[in-house]
Amino acid sequence: MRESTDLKETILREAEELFIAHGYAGTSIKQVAAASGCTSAALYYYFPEGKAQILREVVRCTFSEKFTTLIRAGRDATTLSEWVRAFGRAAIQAMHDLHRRRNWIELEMHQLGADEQAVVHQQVLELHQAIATEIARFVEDETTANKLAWILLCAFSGYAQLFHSRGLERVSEFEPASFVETMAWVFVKAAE
Amino acid sequence: MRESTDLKETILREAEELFIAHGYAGTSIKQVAAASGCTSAALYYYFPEGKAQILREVVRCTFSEKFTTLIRAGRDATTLSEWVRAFGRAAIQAMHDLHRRRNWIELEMHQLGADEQAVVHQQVLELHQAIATEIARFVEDETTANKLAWILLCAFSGYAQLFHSRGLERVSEFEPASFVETMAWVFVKAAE
DNA sequence: GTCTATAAGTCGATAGAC
DNA sequence: GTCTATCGACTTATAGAC
Repeated sequence: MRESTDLKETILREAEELFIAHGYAGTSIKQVAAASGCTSAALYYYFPEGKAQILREVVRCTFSEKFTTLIRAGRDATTLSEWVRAFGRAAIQAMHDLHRRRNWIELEMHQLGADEQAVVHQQVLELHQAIATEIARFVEDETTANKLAWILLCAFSGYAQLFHSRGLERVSEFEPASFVETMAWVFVKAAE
Repeated sequence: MRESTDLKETILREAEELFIAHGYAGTSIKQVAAASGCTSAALYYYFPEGKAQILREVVRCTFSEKFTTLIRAGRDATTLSEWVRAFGRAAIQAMHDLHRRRNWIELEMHQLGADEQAVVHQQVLELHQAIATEIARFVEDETTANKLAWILLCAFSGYAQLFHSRGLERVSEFEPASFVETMAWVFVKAAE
């Protein structure tokens, strides 16, 4: 494999897949190398600090994505309920992959330095702020918008966690569409 | 350490702590043995099938706890909002430890057999059913109670995930009490 | 830049003494 | 029941050839 082009990116991509599937400790350098089509020695050319450096860079890549654009799904909504429905549909679609890529990081977070933890926190706070800004036009004051934004974020995170990560979707009848509709129904009342 | 009394239980307790802290793959048999005050060889006396058997028994122990009693916190409530508030306060208190003990299992679930996965799913479904039964007296029909119970469960799971697991409580101003109050406020409207 | 080969250490697990 | 001692496989990481 003397192509040299972008082996580094291949390594990061394959490492992420393996970390998602088996966790950080459960993934060996050789597995990453094999999946990337090189040897473990080649890997040390791009990541001189070894496995820990790969972890750090994977975390940075995962969170550098601008998923905040998701928020704009409800831009044409005229009521809070409509906004929740539009956001919910977009979020449910995107969340399976998003949550899959983010979930393992929680468990590995204590292995990360303060810098990487801050990156993760910052992303969540940005997402919350974006939601709060969007729904501010439907409620009476900013404080309420902030609180409702947290409720929305918690509920959608919780749904993704229970139904996607824990695989509950295979044993329960509560569909994504039903979840979104119920959320919209609850928020139609809250906005009155 | 020739006490013999309940080394097996000590091993399970220490193994759970280590699994929570470092994951299954990140914990070695020797670490478990050292934490339990014995050698790895002694460990095989109690768990002839080795590390995998310890994982299985830890999962069973974690989920055998009857946390469903939590649900009864709102037994004296006269409105849905009151019930949510009472449940919320009890849940927030219990959830930090509960979530800590359960979260790592999600990531290790694919390492478990179908039996252990079913145990986890069953526990979540039971909790949902218990909530739905409790709040049925505040809403018009059973279907609505079921849906609202899922919303409640998702929201509280999501809060625990974001604020406890991800350590967001250290960087955000959204207090548990504030979360519970907002939930109660949202549900006061939904029940009208 | 990427390889082969290997050092140095840890892993899960077992045998046999007491 | 619990120990010491050890096995073979696998780990991270490095040295040096090409």
